[in-house]
Amino acid sequence: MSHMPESRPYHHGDLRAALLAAAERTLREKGVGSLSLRELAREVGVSHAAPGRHFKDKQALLNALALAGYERLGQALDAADDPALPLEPRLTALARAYLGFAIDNAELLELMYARKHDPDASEQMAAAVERTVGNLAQVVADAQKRGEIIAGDPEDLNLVTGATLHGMAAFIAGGMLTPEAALAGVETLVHHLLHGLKPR
Amino acid sequence: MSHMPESRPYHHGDLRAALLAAAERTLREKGVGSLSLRELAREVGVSHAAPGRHFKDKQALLNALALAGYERLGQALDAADDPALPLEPRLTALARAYLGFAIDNAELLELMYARKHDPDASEQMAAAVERTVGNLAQVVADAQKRGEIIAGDPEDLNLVTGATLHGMAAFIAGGMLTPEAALAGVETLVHHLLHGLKPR
DNA sequence: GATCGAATGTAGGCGTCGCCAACAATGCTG
DNA sequence: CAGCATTGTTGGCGACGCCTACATTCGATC
Repeated sequence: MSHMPESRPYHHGDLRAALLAAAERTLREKGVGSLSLRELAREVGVSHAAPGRHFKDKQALLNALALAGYERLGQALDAADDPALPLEPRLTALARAYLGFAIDNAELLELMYARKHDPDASEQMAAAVERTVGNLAQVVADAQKRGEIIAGDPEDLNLVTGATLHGMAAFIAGGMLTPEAALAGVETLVHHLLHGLKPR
Repeated sequence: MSHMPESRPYHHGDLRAALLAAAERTLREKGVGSLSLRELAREVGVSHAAPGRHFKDKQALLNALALAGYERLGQALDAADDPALPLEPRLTALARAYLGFAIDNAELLELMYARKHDPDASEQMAAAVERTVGNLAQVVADAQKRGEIIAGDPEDLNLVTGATLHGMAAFIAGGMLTPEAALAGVETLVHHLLHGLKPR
């Protein structure tokens, strides 16, 4: 679906979006290693230099891809977060959403976490990351306010939860954990994170 | 040092090792993106096709690099593990060693976790991963035996601790956590992991 | 110790890539 | 409708991975 053969007379209309869409498809199907500007141009039906008008560089396209990824991830997290829930189910739901995203967008997530500190692009990027991380921080902050979580530097608490979630996502993206196993284990994972591993 | 223009007697002697060494240096200094077989050949002083005799393909060289990385990481973990210690300091030491490796070998670690399941090379690789992960599993198993940790599927416990550690390593490798901050936070991190985030 | 095959290195070439510059078609704004 | 910025095209440059054919060296066998 979605291969409408409309006549694109010279000017494509929205080449930039088309390139990003094609890139994301290729990324998902063939991996980041098989992403080439020339091939994308061929898929979209423009000349091999056309992408250069919209992305100064291959890295610029990857950055745009990552940015879009943060957008989608942020929406998924927002949608999954119910501030009314008590801590444990709330965090579980959020974790499930994050891991779900990791499952459906393994390659993209890898790209999102690849550090390429382009001095300018990193502004938008940093903002996007901040917005994503902020979601988790909010949960922690709320929980602290309600006394559902120990006092202490929120930074530290964010770090533990963030690292654990991201580590799981990386395991999924790296293929050393099947999606089923990951989703099935979310509840236990969050439980262990909140209650600790030592006997009480 | 080490750039002696000796007359190469046609056969290099140990080209494979020289290539791996040069590759690791380049990896550390310029990143994986700047790794090219032709450039490596130039650095070592052989023709552009010589590497092909030792690595069927670029990916094969990357695999060898990753394998060597697991070797070094395994040694670092072994050296840092003191089975006589109680759980918390033992795990802290192990975590410190792992994060130290991540700090000193960020790019390499990324390579090690990149999934490229070459059907054959993955055997050695899987074994190396297993040996690395096994170190952590041993700590958990010992702790369970001693009653320092809750009962339950060891797999689950390994997953939480492994994910947390790996998440931290990824944060470091990704540059969103400074080495100092990471090392300084290890103790708190392990503490939170073991004692949980909920008030007792 | 000479011989011959296997291992290792060389030379050259093919197709692809990212990037750049020069040119052409289109859209926009006065 | 004139002029200019935007967007797409063509062609080319250098580098890359990989392949094949060929050269040199090593080592096992007689």
